Amino acid sequence: MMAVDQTLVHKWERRQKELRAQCEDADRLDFEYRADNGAFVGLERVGGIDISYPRGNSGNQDLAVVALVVLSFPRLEVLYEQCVEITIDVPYVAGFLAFREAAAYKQVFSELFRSQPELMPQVVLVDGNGMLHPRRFGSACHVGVELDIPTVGVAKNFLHIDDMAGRDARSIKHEFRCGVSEMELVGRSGTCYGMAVAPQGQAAVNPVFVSSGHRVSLQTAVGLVRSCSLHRVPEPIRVADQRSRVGARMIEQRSAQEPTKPSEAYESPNSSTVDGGCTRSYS
DNA sequence: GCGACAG
DNA sequence: ATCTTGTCGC
Repeated sequence: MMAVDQTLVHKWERRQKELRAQCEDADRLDFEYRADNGAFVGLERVGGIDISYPRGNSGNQDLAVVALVVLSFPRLEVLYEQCVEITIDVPYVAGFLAFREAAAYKQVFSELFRSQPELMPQVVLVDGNGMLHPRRFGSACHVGVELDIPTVGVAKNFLHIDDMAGRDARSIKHEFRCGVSEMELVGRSGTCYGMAVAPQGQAAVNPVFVSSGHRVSLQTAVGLVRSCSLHRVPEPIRVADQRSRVGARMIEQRSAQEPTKPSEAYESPNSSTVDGGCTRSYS
């Protein structure tokens, strides 16, 4: 366990507070969600983003692969996909995931905007939490505010929030095992942070944790996740996860061949340095 | 003080 | 996030 730089964390806390002031929790979209029949009117493209890491990373200069995919709606067919290799020099600290991953997300979105702006998604599902966060500002909110795009947070694991009325990952899983398929995550203060959802609505046991990111209400967020789910994890994120994992494995294989540490001997072909990292993209 | 803690 | 085999079920 590496020690956490508290000075850095304090800086991050201030930054989260600043950005949170710009976060919108009501729908501000170019499509409409009809809660009564669960239909989405005018929605054609949903995005998904995720990052994978190859095993055996050094620790402070982590190689990683960020993936951005855009799927058609409601067919959920891949319209666009892009993976970019990056190096991340920011440590992971629970509650501050965005500081580690947001820069990479910004990068793939700028590439999409540059090359195929017409494929820009109307809403993006982010692998991580939105307002279901200790300070109500998870990575989905962070990314949404910085890029000013509608985002939804979808986490596979429960992030502990002390205001959550005695609930923990274990008790929640237990309830779903007993037939519950949807469960509001309400804090002691009465605040609803998000919702645990079993997309199939059947005997599914493992819920995903949905929360609004930026410009998307929780109700719309949950409707979207349900409409995009063929499996436990909604397709946009599932595909992004799959693609970025392929990239991470490629890095593993490459480093298994190359002699030990060519160091500054030569540069990897096709690489470029962008804003704090060496990158390589492929599609 | 110790444990818990998205990816 | 990543390290990991078999195994139960549709």
